Amino acid sequence: MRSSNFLLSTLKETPADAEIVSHQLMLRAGMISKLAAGIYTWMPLGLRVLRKVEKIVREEMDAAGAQEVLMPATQPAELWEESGRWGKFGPLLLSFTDRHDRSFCFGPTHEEVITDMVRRNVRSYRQLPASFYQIQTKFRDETRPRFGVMRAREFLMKDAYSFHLDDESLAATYERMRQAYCAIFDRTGLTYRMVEADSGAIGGAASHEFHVLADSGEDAIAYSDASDYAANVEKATTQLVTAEPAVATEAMQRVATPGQHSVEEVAKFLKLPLQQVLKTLLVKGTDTPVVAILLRADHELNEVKVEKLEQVASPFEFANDAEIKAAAGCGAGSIGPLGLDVPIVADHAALAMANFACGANSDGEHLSGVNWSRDLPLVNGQDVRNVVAGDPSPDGEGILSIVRGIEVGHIFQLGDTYSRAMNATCLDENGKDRVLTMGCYGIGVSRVVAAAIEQHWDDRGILWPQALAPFDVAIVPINLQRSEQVREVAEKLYAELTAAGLDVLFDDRKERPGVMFADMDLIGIPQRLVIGERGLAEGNVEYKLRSADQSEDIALAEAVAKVTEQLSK
RNA sequence: CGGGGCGUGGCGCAGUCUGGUAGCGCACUUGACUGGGGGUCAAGUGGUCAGAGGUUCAAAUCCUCUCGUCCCGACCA
Repeated sequence: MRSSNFLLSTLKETPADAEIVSHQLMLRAGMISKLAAGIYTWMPLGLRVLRKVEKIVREEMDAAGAQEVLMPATQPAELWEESGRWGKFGPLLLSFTDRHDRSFCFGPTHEEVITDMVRRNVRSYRQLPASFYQIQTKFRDETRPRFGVMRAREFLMKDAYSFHLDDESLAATYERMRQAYCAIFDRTGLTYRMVEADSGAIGGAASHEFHVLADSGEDAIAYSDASDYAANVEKATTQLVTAEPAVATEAMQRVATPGQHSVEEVAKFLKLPLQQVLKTLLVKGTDTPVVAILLRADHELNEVKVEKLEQVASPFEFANDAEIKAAAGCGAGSIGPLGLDVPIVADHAALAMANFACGANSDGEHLSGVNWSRDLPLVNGQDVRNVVAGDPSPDGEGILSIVRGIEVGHIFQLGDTYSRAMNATCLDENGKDRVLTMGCYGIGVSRVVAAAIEQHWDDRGILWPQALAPFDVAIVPINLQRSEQVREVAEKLYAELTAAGLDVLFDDRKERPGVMFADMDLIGIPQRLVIGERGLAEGNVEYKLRSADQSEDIALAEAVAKVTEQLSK
């Protein structure tokens, strides 16, 4: 590709509304162009990268035995009413009506459509198991799209669905997909981690997420330094404390804590470490207005875990000030478990505390020297907190660390949630109708592009991993317009590299060298050949890796070999 | 959906408080010089100041409403 015939729409300055580095660089490099909030055009440069991701995904999906399909982006409401999700998906669904006043939505996902396709076309167990995938544009009307294509409303996704007669078959395909996902992310060249995930509202048995590790990631991942254990913090557990609490050595007393509300303030005021303070949170309950959750003050409530408790209302919601006042008779800063007449849930770690401080259910007062059994009845321990760095790994091997990750893939064993609701059945060996069981497997293709940049950039621009780069190599001629020799050599190299099957960007614009260098660095092409009269006099061209600090002079005759060799690494 | 910010040429911004000829840098066009890390000089192109309504002799500026957009939170296979 000649740059004179390729839209290089680079910017020197960072657009003001781009917050994270991938968004900034995608705009500056001219990869994407915003049309509306969360809706972007992929310009020629960006599309090249998107296609590289697609290619890897497609090849590995095919290798895993999945069949490619292309489903409609427009889906009839009836299908969603059948699965019960028309109302449930709510405002996330972009819906509209046609001229006959029939309701449709722009598909945010395709369980309904694929299940419908399968129930119409798959009739015998002999056709199972079967997996189908597509790479297609989805639309989710997020209330707050942000970070460019990282969390866009319209985005490109690979979604795959598998159908089975029984759970064993599902588990086998799930495992095969898991391996395919590892192969895909290995090939992208990104640093990633597979983690156990919460399967969310969608339910189902097993679920794993694939995260590209980056500080800007929206998810927190806990992993063991000594074993394979890794889980989304939403789900991560630690070894539960089962030891008896330490011996009560202090007498309980009521202390005045005027104006001290947060646990940090109370701990500081009472000159106690945070670990000696008990935090009492009131949340909405199922059968009672509120439920009290007890945590060690340095721990954080895990809403996903709490919501699964019977006593706790789903969806999870904190009690409001009026409800707190009604239940505890004080403000949120002074709640404590003693004398509190609501169901109490205590985190394991909270039960291990001794001689601790907590609220006295009276504004401006706390209790200190409190102990379980002696001062308040022991309750059953629950796991309701987020793990923190330093917690022991739940498998007993090593301790947990926490890193940030960008969720780029998610695989589920769905079970029969959709197939049952939509009556997707198949005849088994005995000629009996059986409800199918399903798996689903997603990859945020456009998000992978942004995630790659989050992980690979420097102050000059993007540093594409080889497998995702829009071009393999850039040819930068110095004085192309004036030097016949430079032109000849550059053209020849361009022809040879192209003939070798490489994606070559030949910068034949009438630009100064500095401009070309800056642009090539910004758009992140991994290899660069500079052709100038100065080097040619010695029979050399200049070779530089985008990731390297220094360039090197190499013989012109070796240039093609040098570039292709690097590519095969 | 709650709270906050911002809408002035393609991008980044000043001007708004205190109403009076719409500006700066970058980009873009042309020419000259230049020619290995976003060069210099000169001459240019491009804006109904988000939109509507109002106040006023006069509105980018003051008032009202609407829209867009970004951030925080909530939400989110």
